[in-house]
Order: sequence, then C-alpha cells, then structure tokens
Amino acid sequence: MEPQNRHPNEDGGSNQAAGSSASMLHRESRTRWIPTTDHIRILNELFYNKGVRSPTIEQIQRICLQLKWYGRIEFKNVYFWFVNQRAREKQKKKKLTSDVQVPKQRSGLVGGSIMEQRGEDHQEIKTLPLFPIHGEDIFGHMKTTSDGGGGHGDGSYISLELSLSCEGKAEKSFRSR
Amino acid sequence: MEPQNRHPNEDGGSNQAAGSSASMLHRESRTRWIPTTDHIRILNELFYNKGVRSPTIEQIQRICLQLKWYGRIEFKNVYFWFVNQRAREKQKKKKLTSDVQVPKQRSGLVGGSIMEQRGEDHQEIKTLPLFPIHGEDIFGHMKTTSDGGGGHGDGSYISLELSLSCEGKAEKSFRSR
DNA sequence: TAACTATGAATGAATG
DNA sequence: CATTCATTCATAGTTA
Repeated sequence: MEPQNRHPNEDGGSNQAAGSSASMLHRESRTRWIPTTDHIRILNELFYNKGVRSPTIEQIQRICLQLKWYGRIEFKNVYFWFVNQRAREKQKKKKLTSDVQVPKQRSGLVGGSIMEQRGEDHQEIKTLPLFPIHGEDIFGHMKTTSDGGGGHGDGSYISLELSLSCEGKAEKSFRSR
Repeated sequence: MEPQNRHPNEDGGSNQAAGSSASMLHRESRTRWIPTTDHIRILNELFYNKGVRSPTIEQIQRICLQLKWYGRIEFKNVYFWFVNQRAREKQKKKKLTSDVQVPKQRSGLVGGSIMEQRGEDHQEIKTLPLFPIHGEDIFGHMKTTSDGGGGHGDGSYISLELSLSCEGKAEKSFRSR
C-alpha cells in the first residue's frame, strides 16, 4: 500500500520517453503528470523525513522549481501531491485502526442556522418552468442585510431567464479538460 | 485543470453509465450534492457573466429556489459553490510571488495563474544537478553550500536556499467588484 | 482486452 | 476568506 513502489521509469534521467511499441502516441498528450523517481524520492524525503505536510504556496513554488530539474512538473502537481499524501496517509491509518470509535459527528455546519434549510424533497414537480416566480428575477431587489462584501454594485437586476430551454448548445459548462 | 466529465448524473436520472469500473457503485445514499449540468450552467452564468460573486442570503435563497427546478439542491450547496468558486478563482489568478527562473524551457510563458503554470518545457535537461540530490535541503538550510562561485553563465542557475521563512504575502487584493 | 490498482486531479464541504 | 479535509472521478501501468 505504500506509495513508494512506483517505477514508471527508471534511470536518473528522462522519463516516459521510451514509447516505441505503444500505439497511443499523442503529440502533446494532455496527460497527467507522471512523476519521475527523483520527484518521488525528493517529495517523500520532504514528506516523511522532513515532516513537510502542508507546504505553503511559496514553499510549493520552491519545491516545484527544484523538481523541474528532474523532469516536467507544475505547481499544481506538487500541490496535489501533498494533498493526496496527507489524505491517503490518513486514510491508511483509518483502515488499520478499525477500532470501534464513536462517530465523531463533526458536523455542525456553518452558522447552523440558514444552512439547515433542508428543502430537499417534494420538489420533483417538473411541470412548468416558470422561472421568474415572483415576477422579479433572482436578483431583483434585495437589501444587503449583512453583506459585508460591500454589495458589489448591487441593484443590478439580473434577468436569469437563461436556462429554461437551453438545449442547442451543449456547452459543457466552463470546463474543458 | 479543467474537468468536464465530473458529473455523471443527469437531470434525467441516468447515473454513471460507463460501467467499466467496478470501483464505484453507490446507491442513493450519497450525501454530497452532485450538481446537474443545468446547475453548473446557471451558476457559472451568474458567476461569470452576471458577475455575481458574493450573493447575499436572500440572493442565495432565490438562486437555490430556482435551481431546485433542475435537481435536488440546498441552500448550503449554493453557498458553498460560490465560496469555492471565489476561492479557486482567486487561487488560479494568484500570480507568482516569486519569479520562476528555470534554466531553459521558458518559452515565453510568463505569468498566468499559479495553478496554470504549465511547464512549457519539453526536454529533459537532466544534466547538471545544481543542488544536492539528496534532498537534505529543500526545507533545511543549505546555506553551507560551496557555491560561492555562483557561475550562471548560461542562465542555468538555480539558487535554492529554501527556508521556512517565507514572508511577503501581500497578495490580498482581487476584490470582487 | 478487461479488470484491477495506485495515484493524479477535481470539487463539495468543513474548519479556523 | 484562506486552508484543509473527504470523497470521488480519471487514468497510467500492471496483471490475468
């Protein structure tokens, strides 16, 4: 289970370059980061021996900068690596410690007031798409009761009649991986 | 970093069709909100096109009410969505706090979001280990290096003196309108 | 090739 | 609001 045994590419140099027999050959395959052994070695060194668990942005940048020497790597790769290491370390421990512990019940939610608005249910009435329910839009006129944010130019009624029947364009949101 | 295949669910009810991997098969015991494509579309519309960044309680309630027509959703879902959207937008927008001077491979890609720092490089340098490979320094103190010469003839110098003292975080701007 | 496993990546939710 | 956690999705690489 230990994540130290991954050997996608050996040697102390290039990585994932030996593609000779494989058929899938992408010019610039938008594939995910494949850490080199040096990457792993250094990252593990930091994580386990140095006790670096949650490096700051600056630290990640520095680490990334150094690791670039051993192969292509980006900021987010380092960031995610630590996130995943922490998560899976904990996850591993949890499984090993299959002890009967009372559920921590760490809920509590934010604020604990409006957040509890559980409107989940009896809402399957997919009958009529009357969007402007009140005649005013979602952002018709409201008073910023506790909007510490400063209102960001409020009062701007936003007509949100956009999704009633949008089917022509499969826009896939704003994502595009 | 842009996903797209994230939300397997559909407003119609279909659920994760790709039945290839048996690694996941959950009943409706799911706790976490899984936004539908309509949810995402509308929320993105509000966030990006309408400039809604920090909706008030009333606004969130209204948005939530509308979105309920497109699938199960609660107040907190909308709330968290905006919180996360703001945070991640900012995270990606956060510019480099320190220059990233990597030997070669700087093909003109400067700036950009911190997460977007795509290594434009496409070559495995891997020829001159500027810093101790034994990784005893990433977060330690490698001030004792004998790099007095500091030869940076070809611009391939990486002065890494990673220290845990990284201040200078004044990137607190980016107001939302 | 399908199934499996390890792990990179994304994101809803939570914490401080 | 900045960070972090938790869960899930996606996929490289391996195995049968």
